[in-house]
Amino acid sequence: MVYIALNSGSDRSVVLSRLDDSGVVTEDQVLARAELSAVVAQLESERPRWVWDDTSRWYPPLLKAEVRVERCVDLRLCHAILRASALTASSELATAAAGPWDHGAIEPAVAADNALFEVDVPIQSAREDPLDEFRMQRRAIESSIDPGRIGLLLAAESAGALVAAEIHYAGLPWREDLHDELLTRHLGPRPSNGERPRLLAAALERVRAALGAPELNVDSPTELLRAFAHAGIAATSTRSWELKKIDHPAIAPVLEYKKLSRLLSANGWHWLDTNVHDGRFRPEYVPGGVVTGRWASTGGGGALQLPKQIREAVVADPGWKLVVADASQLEPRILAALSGDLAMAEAGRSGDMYAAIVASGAVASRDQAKVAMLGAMYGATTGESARLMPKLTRAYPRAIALVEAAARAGERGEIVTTRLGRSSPRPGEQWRAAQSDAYGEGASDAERTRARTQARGWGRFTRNFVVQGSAAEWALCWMATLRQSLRASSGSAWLTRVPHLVFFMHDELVIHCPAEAAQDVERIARESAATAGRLLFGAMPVEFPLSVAIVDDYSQAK
DNA sequence: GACGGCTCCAAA
DNA sequence: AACTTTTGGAGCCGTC
Repeated sequence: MVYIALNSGSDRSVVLSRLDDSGVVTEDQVLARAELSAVVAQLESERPRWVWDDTSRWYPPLLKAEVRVERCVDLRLCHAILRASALTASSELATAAAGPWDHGAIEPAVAADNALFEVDVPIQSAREDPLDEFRMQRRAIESSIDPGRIGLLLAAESAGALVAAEIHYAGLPWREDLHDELLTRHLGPRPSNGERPRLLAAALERVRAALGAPELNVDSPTELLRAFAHAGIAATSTRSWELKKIDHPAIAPVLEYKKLSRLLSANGWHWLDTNVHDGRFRPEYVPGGVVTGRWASTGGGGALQLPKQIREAVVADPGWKLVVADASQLEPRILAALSGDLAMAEAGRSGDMYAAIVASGAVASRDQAKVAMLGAMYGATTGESARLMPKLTRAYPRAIALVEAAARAGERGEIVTTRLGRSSPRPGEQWRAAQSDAYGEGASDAERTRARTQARGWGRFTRNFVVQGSAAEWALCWMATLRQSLRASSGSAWLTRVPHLVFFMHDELVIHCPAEAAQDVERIARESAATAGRLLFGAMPVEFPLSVAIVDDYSQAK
């Protein structure tokens, strides 16, 4: 493997260092900043792994210069994993005191787009000594209990960072005119003066009339509850799902107002102005932004909460298609594979796992199967979900034992670890103090109860961590494989002229591609899902079927 | 006027 | 229909 590290030199230079497998420098080269993209493009033919402190600092300027890289080591992301992983717990990297690569020193992902206008690459390194850090990471991996697993995780995490930057660069095709039409249809025409749109104002007046409260501010939960009480409506909260249970003529207008108000404030004209430019919405993903390893999103776009309601504005360019691929029932399949529960794996070989669980006789209906599985993975304590747990435990003892063990570990304050080696954080100091206080002599019943509640809460977190985190690893492997496969099949044309990823949402990917390539892309997506399953679980007989839709607009997919 | 906590809702 | 997990953002409201 060829490694080439990039580091910001003094002033306006970049130091490029060739490294061997253990991080020993075999050759140094100092470049002017302006030369970097051309040199990277040329060296890319050697298929190196580019080693840099932070993909979100280095890669956007390269993409702007139309230079892609195949693979990298994102030292910041890898550090976070290695620091916490049970697989590298005894390494120097994990046992050293917190340094500049740990939390405190993390600066926000650079506002690369703004920086781009002035500079081609980062002027200052985020941290000292990327080469020292790289060597320390190599030692941690080599001395790991399972170098293959952790190595795969680090490669997938780094590939994910490349994907996130490429999606941001390419953007999701977005028809501003259709979005405006949709808003006008639901809310009325865009007001020019910051007034409430006409249909929203009308909904507000219907609420006020129905409750006999002409001055009511419906956006204030306190005021709304008071108005409900006046009108003889027994509501304890203003949540939509609570209100839906109440039969009263004022409820429908309230729900209507809330729906419209949400559309306006979350994805209205202001969102459109801020987040869509030149026909593209550019999601700002934060790889590794969630403790479990899922991505987070930031910047106001809300990429990972994109409502179904507005997806009709996501339209492929003329002559192009969107290939929408969704890993159906991902988390229960992950649980089956993780636990090696052969009975559950058998159900997981079916296209509809919940139906297969019913067919096996474990529960009576598909709804029950779904709610019971969710309960197992989240740690349900009440309701139908909790009542179904004994049935599920009888049918799938090994799978349930895995999540129960994860929950018990969390309750004891221990860490749990995903399939590829991402470990959960330890509970905070307050949690530990509450636990030990509860066992002390003078502990009150209230303290003991509180400690127990907190312990169960942390147990639900660790229970879910192993499943959600392993599912996130599957998604990373899927995405990385898909990206490589698309690259391999589409020659040397630039990213946005060939099939490319434009959106990701936990277990769903959207690829924008010329219409004639759509069938090939679908095949590649399915093959990549199968590859991801093998990467994580080897020969374990669980399948990860995709539902794939080839569509002109996103709302047509499911 | 800034800030933090709270409520509510969007996604998986 | 939710319960039970992880998130980000808008708006409200009390405090400084």
